Amino acid sequence: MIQKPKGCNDIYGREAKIWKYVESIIDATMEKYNYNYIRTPIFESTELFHRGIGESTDIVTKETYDFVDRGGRNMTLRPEGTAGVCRSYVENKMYGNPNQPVKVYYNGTMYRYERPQSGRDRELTQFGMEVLGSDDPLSDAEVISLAVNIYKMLGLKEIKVNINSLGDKESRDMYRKALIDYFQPHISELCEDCQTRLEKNPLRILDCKVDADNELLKNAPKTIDYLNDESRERFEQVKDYLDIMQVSYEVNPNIVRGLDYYNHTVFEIEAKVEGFGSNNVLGGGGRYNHLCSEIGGPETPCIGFASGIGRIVLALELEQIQLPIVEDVDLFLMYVNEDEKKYAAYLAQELRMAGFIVDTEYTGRALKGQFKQADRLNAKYIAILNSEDLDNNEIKIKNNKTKEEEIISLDVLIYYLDEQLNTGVDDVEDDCHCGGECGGDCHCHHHG
RNA sequence: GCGUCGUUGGUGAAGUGGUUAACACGCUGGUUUGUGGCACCAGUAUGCAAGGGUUCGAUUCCCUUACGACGCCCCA
Repeated sequence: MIQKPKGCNDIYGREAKIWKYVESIIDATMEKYNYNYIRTPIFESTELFHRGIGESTDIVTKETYDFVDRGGRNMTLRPEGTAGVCRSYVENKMYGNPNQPVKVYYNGTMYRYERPQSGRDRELTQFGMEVLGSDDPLSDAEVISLAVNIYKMLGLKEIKVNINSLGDKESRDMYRKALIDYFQPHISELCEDCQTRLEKNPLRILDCKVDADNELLKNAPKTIDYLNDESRERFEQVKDYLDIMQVSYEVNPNIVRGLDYYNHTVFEIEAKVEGFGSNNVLGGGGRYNHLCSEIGGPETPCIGFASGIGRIVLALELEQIQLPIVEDVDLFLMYVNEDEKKYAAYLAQELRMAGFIVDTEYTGRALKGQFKQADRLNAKYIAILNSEDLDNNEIKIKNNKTKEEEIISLDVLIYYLDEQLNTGVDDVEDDCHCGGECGGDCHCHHHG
């Protein structure tokens, strides 16, 4: 049997409906903040990801899907969204547009060549946003608030924002040096991996799982103590704006993010979800003021955020959050003989055009089986087509909830269904969390 | 790239070096010549991830590969 590639997933059924719902909330919320949708290629020149991501990490060469195309060009399936967006910003000279900053969001598949484990697949879908061309602390706060609002709109509770500042290049270099100086004399007390990290990427020692309880880590220098005045002031402003926007957060000096290109604000957003285990980060981001220049564009201050949709869907399911997802059909058409079937085909067409969700029988089941099928499809109403009724211009309709049956004139069928289905609306459980604020995009019943 | 554990029907799964691979759910049909969801009856894997090996004989033991779960590395 042909199997799907390692670390990839088929998404279908109810899960697929949840995905579409999550994406609809993302679109709607992005629109409120006036972020424009951007689509960039799923693969790019390998050097884009090599350049964009710091020299000291060996991420790119080892953990991306690389291939040589037929023209001999080195290509890489994108492992993240930011680099492609920056490339597009530079290549399309968006920096020349007076309408700065450029605020965009994306939603697409990313590819990482790593061993799958809990919450980490080789093909993943991420959405994210980037603000290019503004160094204003307000944009930092806005990105964070936007991310938080998307999670809240979806109904996730206990969203926690951890923020930190790495400062500007000067601050960051000073801190890096201080960290090395601090750990160097105690190198033997660190785990084997951290000994390597000390040279390669000392900031990540703070994230080490093995040494997490090591006193050495707890007393390690904090980034915020090494911020120069300007960076410190900037960080204060970001926090001020978050306060004004009523976004709660916690300053966490251990948030460092892995990549070299980050500076100033870095943040991660986690959700306390039963069953998520230790890995409860939904998304993260930060400011990257030098990436655009690294890929050949002008020096452009930027900030962004990215989040995996798969993890959000998992969180929604684990939290058993009720979503306004349509999983039932309005009417199921039953028939036995060929004439009735033909009429069912005709009627289905008419009713669908009239706006009803209609389904019928396609596998030749006996009537008994058709009733079962109607139940499986959560049919609200069943129409049992009978040649005699049809000859009299009538049709038998069964309310599948009350089991009541009545024969009505075909002439009033649409009116009848409209009436019946709408009176039931108030009984429909509706746990949409938009509070009526979504403007109808979430298809909940707040909007009549 | 490294490690641990897995992989039996549509689904959940039990099980054994040897004639017909439990049980349950589901599904299909019948009892009910066009009204089900209850009940009863019947049917429903030439097959135990794939390939190779050991053996008189393997789904069961060994090896390899693929995929899955969870860790490590890395984390965008």
